[in-house]
Amino acid sequence: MSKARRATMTDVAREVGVTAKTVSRVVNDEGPVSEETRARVLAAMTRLGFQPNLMARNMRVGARDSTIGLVIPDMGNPFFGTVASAVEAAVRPRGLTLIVGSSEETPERERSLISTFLARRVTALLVVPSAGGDHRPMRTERSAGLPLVFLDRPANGLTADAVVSSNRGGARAGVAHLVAHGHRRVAFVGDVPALYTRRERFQGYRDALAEAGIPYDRSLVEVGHDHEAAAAAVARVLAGRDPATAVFAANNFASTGVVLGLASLRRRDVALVGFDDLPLAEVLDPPLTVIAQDPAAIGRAAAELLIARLNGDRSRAQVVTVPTRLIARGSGELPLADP
Amino acid sequence: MSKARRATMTDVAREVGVTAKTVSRVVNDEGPVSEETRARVLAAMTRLGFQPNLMARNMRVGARDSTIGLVIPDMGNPFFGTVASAVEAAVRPRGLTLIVGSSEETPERERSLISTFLARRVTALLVVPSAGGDHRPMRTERSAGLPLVFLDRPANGLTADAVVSSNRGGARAGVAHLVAHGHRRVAFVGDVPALYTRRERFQGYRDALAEAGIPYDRSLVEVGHDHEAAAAAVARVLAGRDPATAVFAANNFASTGVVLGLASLRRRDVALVGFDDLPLAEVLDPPLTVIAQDPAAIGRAAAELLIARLNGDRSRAQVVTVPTRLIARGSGELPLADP
DNA sequence: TTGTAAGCGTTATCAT
DNA sequence: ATGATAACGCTTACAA
Repeated sequence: MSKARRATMTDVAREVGVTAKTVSRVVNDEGPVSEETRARVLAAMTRLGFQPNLMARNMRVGARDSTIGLVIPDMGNPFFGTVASAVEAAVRPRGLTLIVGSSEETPERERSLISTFLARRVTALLVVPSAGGDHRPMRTERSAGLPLVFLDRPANGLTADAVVSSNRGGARAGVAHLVAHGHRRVAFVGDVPALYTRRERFQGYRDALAEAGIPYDRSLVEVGHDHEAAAAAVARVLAGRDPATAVFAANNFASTGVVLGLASLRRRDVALVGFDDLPLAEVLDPPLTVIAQDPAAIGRAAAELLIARLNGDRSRAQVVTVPTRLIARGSGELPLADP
Repeated sequence: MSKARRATMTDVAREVGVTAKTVSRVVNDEGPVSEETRARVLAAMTRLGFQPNLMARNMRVGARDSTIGLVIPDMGNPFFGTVASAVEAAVRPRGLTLIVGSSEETPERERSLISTFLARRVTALLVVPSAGGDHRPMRTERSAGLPLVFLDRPANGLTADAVVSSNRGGARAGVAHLVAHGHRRVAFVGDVPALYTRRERFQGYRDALAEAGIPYDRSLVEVGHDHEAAAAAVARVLAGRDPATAVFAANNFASTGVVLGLASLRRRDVALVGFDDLPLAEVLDPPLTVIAQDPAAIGRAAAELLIARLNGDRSRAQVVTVPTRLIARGSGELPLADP
């Protein structure tokens, strides 16, 4: 069973006894076509299972096709999923289709995906840059007029539109909240230092400590990029002879991991503030206090920026910061236990 | 600032003083090119910011391009995110790029996405069918040799490869588990009845009741498609004069909603088994007993099926069922309280 | 109402 | 080692 060649316009035309151009007219509802030919063409189209080849069309028309590409680091993280959904919802009414690829947080995969999208001549490109990537090569695209928006993290080595959370301010507020409840030994569990969001949130952590006159202690800073690592990290910061009494978890995976870690240590006395909200936050014991991000707002803002660019906005690149919000639920208000 | 036209091979060729074909040779590392020309071409390419136009290439070569399309109903649901990640990981080593679009669980969006992918001549298509969709039109694609695999739910009106969870058996095991702990008033909180997975899991629920000789009671069956709805649903089944003493939640959103609902009712005595695992299941109070699915295995199985088809496997369509696993953590083992 | 010719950016084929 | 020409499937511009 040889792989059947896909029917083309010419095939349909031959079948009906007309020219490709006539079929084209029917397909695009353009120009005058007699009712009879139209009917016969349509019949032949279904008979042959004809699907217009969009690549050929776009090439001829010169138009970029109506898809916009989005590169995210991880499909399994609901944060990025929600961002993607919001972008989708915002661009769809404009007749644009969102297609998403995952870079798995590696610069190499990211480059390759961006190439794929560019080579397919997407209408616009949205990128959540992975740590260590270099976006200078995309300068060309930008000056060629390709709308380009960076999400959650700004571009590296390139001035371009970006939408980010209020990472530093949010983290500072979260840590200050813990300090306000008497804690002076506050651990930081976050991503690898190479990550923009982790750097910003870490700065916020240090801001809050500095404001409170609390000396910075390196041994309270841990990397917890997934649940297991974060659970192990929290065990370490609670183990020393001058242990942490509170923890700031710098992202949703870290929060989950810390919660799991505290539970397995049967520690209910450790205060915790997490960055990014969790669906089950309020039923945890104690309920989880968080610095909530607004992933949907991030997606919407990025889509707006992008659409403005598509509509010819040539103003200079701007960085939109989406505010975060402290939601006190219990875990962040645990007081410092008297020793 | 007029939109700069993107550089083409001919542009590069002219710049260097050679033919497009020579540039093509350099780009594709194909055929003999003198070291000197190669260098000059490469230089011109970067200078002009040349990016080969994949659409043109694919058109000429006639090959489908090396992307595979995946349609999922919801980007924000980690279940589908994990499935997508697994597919990505499995196809990448084959040099294939996964692009994902979201149908938002509507047949119309699904059709439109599939068209987009087909018109772009993806190498293969993976679809999580949304409720109410009709896949008969895709018969043509299938017989044209386009690898086509359905995920999580089988196609409607079309015999095609599919990978699904052991929905009915898993649900039956979960409900039987509750029954084994003395419960005879077991509520079912799930998706809308139109959904395949909900129908299957509902059948499993009824199987378990029938085996135990427990009469089916319609008033214990509720729809909870999101957290709020599920929380409201659980309140209803606990309210009547012959209330439920146990709940089976038929998906991860329903589980979360039921947990939230029980918490706000301050009910810790209601037994609960959820379909699909949650990251925080074990720290809930009581820890959540689940019928765990294996989304990664589903993604991998789909990718394997797809790759086999790409390699010319023309055997008849098969449906792969991925087993589920009961994980007892506490909530499902709460005994029936003596009245 | 329909057709013809040319061309979008590539590459296959056959020359040179 | 390089080039000329045609072709992929479609649409534009102009004829018939």
